[in-house]
Amino acid sequence: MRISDVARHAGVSPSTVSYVLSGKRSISPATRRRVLDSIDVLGYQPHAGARALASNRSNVIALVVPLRPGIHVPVAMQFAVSVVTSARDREHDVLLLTQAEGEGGLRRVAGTSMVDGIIVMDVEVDDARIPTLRSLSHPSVLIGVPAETEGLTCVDLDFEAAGRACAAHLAALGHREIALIGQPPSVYERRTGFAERTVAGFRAEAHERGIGSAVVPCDAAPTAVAAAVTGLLGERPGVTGLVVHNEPAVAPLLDAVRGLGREVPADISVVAIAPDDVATETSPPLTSVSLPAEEVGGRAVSLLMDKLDDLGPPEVTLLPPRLVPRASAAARPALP
Amino acid sequence: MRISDVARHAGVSPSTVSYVLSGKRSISPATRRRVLDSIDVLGYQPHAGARALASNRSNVIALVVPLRPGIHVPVAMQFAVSVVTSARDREHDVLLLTQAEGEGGLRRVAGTSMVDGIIVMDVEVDDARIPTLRSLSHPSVLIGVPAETEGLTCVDLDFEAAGRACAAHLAALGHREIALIGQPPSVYERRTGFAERTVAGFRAEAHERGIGSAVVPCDAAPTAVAAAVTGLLGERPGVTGLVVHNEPAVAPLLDAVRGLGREVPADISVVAIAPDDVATETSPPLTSVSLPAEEVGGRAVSLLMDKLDDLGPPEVTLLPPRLVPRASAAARPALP
DNA sequence: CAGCGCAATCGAAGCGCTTCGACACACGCA
DNA sequence: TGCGTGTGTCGAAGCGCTTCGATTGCGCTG
Repeated sequence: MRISDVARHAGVSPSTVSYVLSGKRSISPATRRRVLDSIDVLGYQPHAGARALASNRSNVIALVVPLRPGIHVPVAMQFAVSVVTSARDREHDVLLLTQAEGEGGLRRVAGTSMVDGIIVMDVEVDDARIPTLRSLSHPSVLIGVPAETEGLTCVDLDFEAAGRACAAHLAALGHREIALIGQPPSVYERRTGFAERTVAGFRAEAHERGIGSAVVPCDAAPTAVAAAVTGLLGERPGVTGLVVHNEPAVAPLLDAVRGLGREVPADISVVAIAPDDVATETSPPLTSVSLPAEEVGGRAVSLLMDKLDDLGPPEVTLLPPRLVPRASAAARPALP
Repeated sequence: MRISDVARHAGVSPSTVSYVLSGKRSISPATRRRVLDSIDVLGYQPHAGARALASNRSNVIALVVPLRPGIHVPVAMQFAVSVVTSARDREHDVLLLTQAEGEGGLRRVAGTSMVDGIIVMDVEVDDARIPTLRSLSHPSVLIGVPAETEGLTCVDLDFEAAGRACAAHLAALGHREIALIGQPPSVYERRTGFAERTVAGFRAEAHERGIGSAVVPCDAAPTAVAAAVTGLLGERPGVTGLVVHNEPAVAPLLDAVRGLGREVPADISVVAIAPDDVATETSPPLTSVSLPAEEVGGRAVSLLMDKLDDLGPPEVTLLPPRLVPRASAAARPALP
């Protein structure tokens, strides 16, 4: 089943069929109809390789999903799924690369013209893949923001603003000493952009408002969370507000606080930075800044498509955080 | 940078370069060396589309990852990553399809010759995608086993044997009444193969050994787990052994048991069906049947490659379960 | 009413690779 | 010496599509 079969069936030339499909030249309505009908009747599907060869476009983008230690897989997959969905909306497919292949994988899929562009997730402040991406002639978009963004295209939630928003919310409720329960240590050690920026925003806002702040990295295991919370509240008994930026730690954290005989939010207020589903399925539902994975993934795809269309998109797109008050943060309790 | 550039540089014809690369005809060592050197010097990378067009092979396989309600995303990703890794070992890339595209997506990637074969995860007993897969001329492999396997190629852990092994282990320890804490109800409702087979094996083994058994589907939320455990042990006070086949429920389950004043394994023995990392990071480490995602994914890829090479692989490959005793299952306590 | 511009279509030339048959040459054997 | 047999290499013909220029026929305009 080739394009020439369709052409014969519709009584036109192959090029006409091609133009009907691509819309790159005007075709009379009558001809278009006949061609589309023939395509339908014959069940024609163009050969992807032939198309890629002739047009120099594969209609495939690469997505690098780094399943590194410390990352929360379900959230990473929310990003990935939204990239796939958005790509499909724009007639593109997604080739899955793992971090295991490293920079060589990027060079390979670009060099063989297997993909038209690349989306990279989980960007570190000084990411090893960036020089490679710069050296490629293929466009790319980073989900996450590195230290040096010149000439790159990045998109992410504005984690600094998110950290600020959480601190500000607690400050406005009257809390005078707050703490951030953060990502696992390994995430900071490899200097993942989003984690650092959250911490920076949180600290800066607390400082500007003249309230005390602490940051505690935290592994996901419930025992580790309990230890972190116990240690924190032991050392700093004045802490009445917690920000948690660590999805799997959310539930253990609530347990740990209660285990210490404190109520949420009566004694301790909690604000999360997490996807809405994580924040709403706890009891009480958490006041949170939502992590709009859907939107970030979609935006990454549109930015990449813009670059494919030779538009020059902005270097850094930061989505503003939205803090949704729910039931886990309240006014600071009166001093005992 | 084309194959003819390499040919010129090495002083041979393009076809010779092609044969060096594919190994499909014998080439003298001297010529091979020169060609490989030229490739190296020039940094030649063949154009994937051209290759696919000429050879009728894209060297890409499709992977359908269905992120449906109730599934445990980290485990699903273990499968996906092992598929990608194994595919790369065999010079193939992986195109990521989500369930959202449905059967149309399968027809599309096969019909456009975008992929050479398809791997489908999370197969249901009566899976809607199977008729489509049968109608395709492309080979496919299912991870999971449907009701009717004729003409298909399936691979999975032998969940029935796994269910049996858990029941047998507890029976051998003297337990007379045991229960399976299962997957979320939605997983059974859509009749996912692995969940049903585990239940069947568990029940059959218990029955054959003349001991009591119960099965409790269970959502992942800690409160749901606690409710399920409390309800179960309340209604059936004789239960002393639990099998848990639900990764996110593992930790909450241990908490719930302890919350009822029972010790693991002194009062209640627990056996998990879960990946090793889930089973070992609890306290105490769990006696478990491991879920060999790595091996299943790798096997799925080799089976697919066999089909691409026109070998006729077996219809159903079930990997035998391995039960590893750790610290969570012990002899049934003496009656009070 | 000649000439122009535009819309619609066609034909042919690639895109960069694989593969088939042909060929040249060396070797061993009769 | 002549012939078969292999081995290593080449040339050319596609694979199925896109795209560029050319061509046709039309309605208008000056």
